[in-house]
Amino acid sequence: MSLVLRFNLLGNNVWTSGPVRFLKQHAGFSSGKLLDPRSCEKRHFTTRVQTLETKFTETASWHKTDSGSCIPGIQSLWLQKTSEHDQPGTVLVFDIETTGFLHKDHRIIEFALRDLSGGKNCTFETLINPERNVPQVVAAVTSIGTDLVCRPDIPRFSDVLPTLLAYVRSRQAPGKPVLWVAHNAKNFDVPFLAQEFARCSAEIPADWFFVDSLSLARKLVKSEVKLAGEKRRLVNLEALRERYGICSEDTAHRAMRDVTILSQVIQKITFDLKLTYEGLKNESVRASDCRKLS
DNA sequence: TTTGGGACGTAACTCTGAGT
DNA sequence: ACTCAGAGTTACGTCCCAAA
Repeated sequence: MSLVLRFNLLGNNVWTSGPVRFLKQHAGFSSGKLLDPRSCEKRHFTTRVQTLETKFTETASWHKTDSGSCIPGIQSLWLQKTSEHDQPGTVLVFDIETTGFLHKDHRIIEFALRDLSGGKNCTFETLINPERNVPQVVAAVTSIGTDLVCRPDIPRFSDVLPTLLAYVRSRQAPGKPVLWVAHNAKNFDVPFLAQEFARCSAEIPADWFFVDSLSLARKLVKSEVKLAGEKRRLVNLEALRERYGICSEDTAHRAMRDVTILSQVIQKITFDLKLTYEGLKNESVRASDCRKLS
């Protein structure tokens, strides 16, 4: 607790002592650097790592396939694991808010992720300073305005990147890839992420793979639409939330709100599609295989 | 053998919806 | 507001079969 209080004296706003330990252990920050006002920028950190235990309990029943490893949801695969050999890779559900649609012209203003394995520190969220105005139309959708993110106490993506990389490393199962899940990942989230990495002269790690839940949702409803004789069915996140009866009091498009919804949706979809972890892995692509970045 | 019609496959085009 | 993927529509070519 003393670390937190002293850390806050520097103007750094971290919710728990967890992130301080985390920064020290994984991002190379020393206590001295953290506590010495002369050794670091006077910037507020708004990155938050949740320390509460998080469990998803929506998945109720089990299915067995011929291979004997089918799962009702990703979380259940974790529950099913019996040995180190059986341990699947990390699955991170993430979402970003941006200043617009064009990854070349616009910037990320919020980033959130949730590790589906749950447990302590299973979520990570931060506002990001885009160093430019947030259009009013975007502020209306996200409730994130210029005055909220264009401040010296909000980290830029380049500030967040080392912490993010260290965080993901801390969640990654040894020798296993990281599966990132987002809605419309191929066309939106991944190109934005790749662009921000490029701006930092960094590369997305080779063992990061991306799953587009939009593609999976389309696959799922395709047969249902035919059977029902419908012409088309919506597969946006809101429609999927309603389909599965997932409650959400907040109506604003915020990254963690959407991550929380998608975390439940993706488990329902993998259940409906009878997708194992390996099946989900087969649906994934590398960042370089997503929408052309140039 | 020729012709016409139906079934089928493919390519090109159009429209819709997904993300902030 | 922008871009892309996917689904739907349309046009066209090919193949097969039956009838003249």
